[in-house]
Amino acid sequence: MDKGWGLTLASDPVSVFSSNNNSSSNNSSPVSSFLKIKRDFSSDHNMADSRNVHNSMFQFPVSLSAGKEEVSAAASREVDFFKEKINRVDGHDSKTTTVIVKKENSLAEAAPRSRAALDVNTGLHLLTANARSDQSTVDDGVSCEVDDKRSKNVELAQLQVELQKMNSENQRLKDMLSQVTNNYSALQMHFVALMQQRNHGVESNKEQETVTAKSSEEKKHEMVPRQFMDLGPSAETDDISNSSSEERTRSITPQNHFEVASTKNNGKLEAVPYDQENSSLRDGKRIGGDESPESESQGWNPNKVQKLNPANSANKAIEQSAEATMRKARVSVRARSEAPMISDGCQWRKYGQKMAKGNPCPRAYYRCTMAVGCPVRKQVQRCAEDKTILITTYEGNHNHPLPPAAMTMASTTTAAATMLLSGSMSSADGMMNPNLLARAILPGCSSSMATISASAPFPTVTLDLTNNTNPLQFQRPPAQFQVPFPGQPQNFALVTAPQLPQGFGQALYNQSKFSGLQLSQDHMGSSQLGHQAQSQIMHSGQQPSLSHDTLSAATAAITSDPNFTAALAAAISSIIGGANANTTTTNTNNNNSNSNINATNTSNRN
DNA sequence: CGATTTTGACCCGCGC
DNA sequence: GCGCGGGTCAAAATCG
Repeated sequence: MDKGWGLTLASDPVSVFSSNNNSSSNNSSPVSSFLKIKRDFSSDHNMADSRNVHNSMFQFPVSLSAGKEEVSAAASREVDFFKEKINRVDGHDSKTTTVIVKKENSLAEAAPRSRAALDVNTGLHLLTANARSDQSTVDDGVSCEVDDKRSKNVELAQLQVELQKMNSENQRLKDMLSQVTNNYSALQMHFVALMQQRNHGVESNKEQETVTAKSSEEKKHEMVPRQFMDLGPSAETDDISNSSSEERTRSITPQNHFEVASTKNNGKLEAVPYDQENSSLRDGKRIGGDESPESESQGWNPNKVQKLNPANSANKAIEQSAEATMRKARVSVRARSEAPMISDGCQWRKYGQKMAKGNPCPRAYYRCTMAVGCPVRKQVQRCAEDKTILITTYEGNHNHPLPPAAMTMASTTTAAATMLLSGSMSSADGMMNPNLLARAILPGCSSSMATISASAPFPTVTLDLTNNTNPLQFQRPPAQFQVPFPGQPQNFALVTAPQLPQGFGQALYNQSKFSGLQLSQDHMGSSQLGHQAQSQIMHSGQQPSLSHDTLSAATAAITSDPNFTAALAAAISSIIGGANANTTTTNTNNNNSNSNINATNTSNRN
């Protein structure tokens, strides 16, 4: 993945450049725009040495290096099966040379296309003059013909040199854009965390003072995350001695309590919720609903949220409801996989396993361990009807910068939670508008693509990456998922993955390969869509390194991978996470059936 | 030896 | 009030 292209999946910053994606079929405009961007970045960030762009660009204060390391680690740990498979296939099928050759040829192939584009802009006059001169030399004489040819060759050589320079610079710029986009996302998260920390600095300090009895390890687990995370209200606590000021100054706090140190009967120190109305301790191990480091994220157990201080103003109630909805929002991914988990770029630690009713397969509970106190958790369970289907349900928002590979999935969950929240805020019954969700997550999709149960206790967006053989799934025309995006590249990953920086991790890169394979399958299967997509991609000039042979070579390798769908789930989620930037999506099913996105209630499935 | 997983117990909301 | 089921905790076991 040494070629980062300018298109990314992130939301806000990409929207500026997403037009390049949409207009990818037009090669003329992106060049100039990228050149302009290049100048700006060079002047602003001391990037005069463009050769180092790939490595040392845009050093934001966010410690992204660690994230990249984690990306590598996570990728090697979770997505290595792709690499392994590909290597195996390379050794088995000896297609490696083909791939390399194609990559090398891609440069040569890209040049003529770019030259055609350049002809439109700058070289038109020269070529036209040359053509006319060439035409005249035939009539004039030999001496003039030799001179003209010599000059023409010189000009052509110069043009080719310029073209190569422009192509390389264009690639660098696209790579820069990808990194900038990801850095922007990480920085944005960091900024939010810092703002929350600053806003709650006083409270946090007081909390730290009150919990001095805690061990340092407990502090590390409980206080640090509180500073960084929290969606706000739960951590927005005022002076412990003056809770009335909370109502006076900050009406959005849903929980009028604080964590104070208390000594239990067994001598164990725990943080218990301080509540003006309910400050008494209960017997037993659990006290209140807010004792754990995950107290901010207790939305995973919404029951705890619901039992919190009921004496709030109407405004508080609204905010609390919104907050609860936000924290209850879930994103479920259904995918066929033999692996115990799908790779989403995050590090997870299993903290529980339960036998769910009506399902012989146990449900595993994981929490994110990429940062201490990260509230994000997920449940993994196999479908009772089809044990090859793995259902992964995410909840919560990460409170730490994420590697790009994980950020995509996280952005998906965040976007879904935001949509659910906005839906609950905008509707009287507290339920979201499914159309809103559908259009937000999959712009261009018809509203019928998403539904949600009005009785859903846990509003859940379900990304169904399985086929439609499941009777519980909505039956849809096979190509429906591609229809809503006419004129856009049909294969998102094939387009987006090469645009991603190196730090994006192996997952999407490899996933882009099999996504390309999916496309290749379509093409080989005389699918006009696949052919169209491939031709679009080739015309866009954004994927010169993946040819039909390459895709065909990897097709057998990836599609035979039992984890194909699992990784595909992450890829799809990644794309959907960036869908707000008008990133398109594609056919995602193992057997060329369509993908479904359903905003529904998980209880209907479980 | 630290990190992770396993697993039984516990908490809590909900329905009867 | 009681039982059920979902979710979580934490000690023990296991792993690297």
